[in-house]
Amino acid sequence: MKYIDKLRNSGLRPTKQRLQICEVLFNNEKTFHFTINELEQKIKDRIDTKISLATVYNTVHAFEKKGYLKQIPINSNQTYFDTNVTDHHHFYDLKDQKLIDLENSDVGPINIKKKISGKRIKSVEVLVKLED
Amino acid sequence: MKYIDKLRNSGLRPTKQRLQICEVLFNNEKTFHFTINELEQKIKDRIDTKISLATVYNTVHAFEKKGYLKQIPINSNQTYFDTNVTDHHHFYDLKDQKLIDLENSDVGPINIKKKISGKRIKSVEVLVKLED
DNA sequence: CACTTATTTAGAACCATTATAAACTGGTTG
DNA sequence: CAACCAGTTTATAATGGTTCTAAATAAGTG
Ligand SMILES: [Mn+2]
Ligand SMILES: [Mn+2]
Ligand SMILES: [Zn+2]
Ligand SMILES: [Zn+2]
Repeated sequence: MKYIDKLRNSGLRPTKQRLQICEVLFNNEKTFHFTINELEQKIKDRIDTKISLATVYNTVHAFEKKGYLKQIPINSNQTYFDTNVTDHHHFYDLKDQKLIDLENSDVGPINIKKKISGKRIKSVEVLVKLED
Repeated sequence: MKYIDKLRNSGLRPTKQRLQICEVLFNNEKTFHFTINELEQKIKDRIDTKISLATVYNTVHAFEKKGYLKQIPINSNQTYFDTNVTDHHHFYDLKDQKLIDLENSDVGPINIKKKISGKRIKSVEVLVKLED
C-alpha cells in the first residue's frame, strides 16, 4: 500500500481507519486546506464510514508532527491544516473565510535581517489578508 | 483625559473600568503582546481592582475593531493581541511561546505578485518561527 | 429626583480540543 | 487452538478559552 510508509514513519500502524484517512488526505489531484470538522465531513462523504473524532485528531496530529501535514497560523476558532507541505504562503479571504495558496514565486524572496542569538529560523510564513 | 478619545471613537463611554484598561494597555514606554488572561493579570497587578472578564473582552474587541489593537495570527489556544498597531511582523519563539517584534525594516520589502480579482490586500503579515 | 439607557458583573452556555477508559483488533506464543 | 498482549478505536467526559445572558449598578438627561 502507498500510505503504509507515511503511517509507519509517523509511529502509527496501518489500520483500516488510518488508511481511509490517508485516502482522503493524500489521494488527490490538488492539495487542500481543512479544519478537523471539514475533514470529518470529507471522510463521511468519500468513504461510507464514520471514523471517531479522536482517531481523526490523533492521526492528523501524528502527521503534522512528522511534517506530512502543516498547520496554518491564522486567527480562527478552529485550527487549519494544509496537505501542501512545501514552503509556501497564503491569502486569507476575510469574507469567505477561505485560504488560497501563494507560491513562493508569488512572493518576493524574504530576507530576515534581525537575528536572535541562540535561535534558528524554522519557518517563514506570510499571511495576506484580503477584503472586498 | 488622554484615553477618552480612543474610547469615544470606539463607541464606548469612558467609564472607570475602561479607563483603567486603557491605563494598562496604552500608558507604557514600549508596546507589548498579550493574551486576555495576561492582560487580566496585568490589570490586577497595576491597578488594585478586579475588572470582570466580560468587560475586558468587550473593551479589547472594541479597540481591535477600531484598529487601536491588533490581533496576531498565530496557532495557539489563546488569542494574542498587540498594542503595536504599526505595520510590522513577528518572530515566534516556539519553546518559550513568546512573540518578538520584527520591524518592517528587518524584513525586506514584500511584493505580492498574485492578484485575486475583486479583492484588495488589507494586510501582509510575516510570522517567523524560531527553534533552538 | 424620576426616568432612561449603557455598563458591569457573575455565572452559564458554547464548542473546539484533549483526556479517559472500556471494548476491540490482530499478531504472537505456549 | 487458547491465552495473552500491545496497540487501536470509540463513546463519552473533561478542559478551557471565549461568548452570552440577565440581573444589578452607574451614568446621563430633564
Ligand atoms: Mn493541535
Ligand atoms: Mn475575538
Ligand atoms: Zn496552503
Ligand atoms: Zn508586535
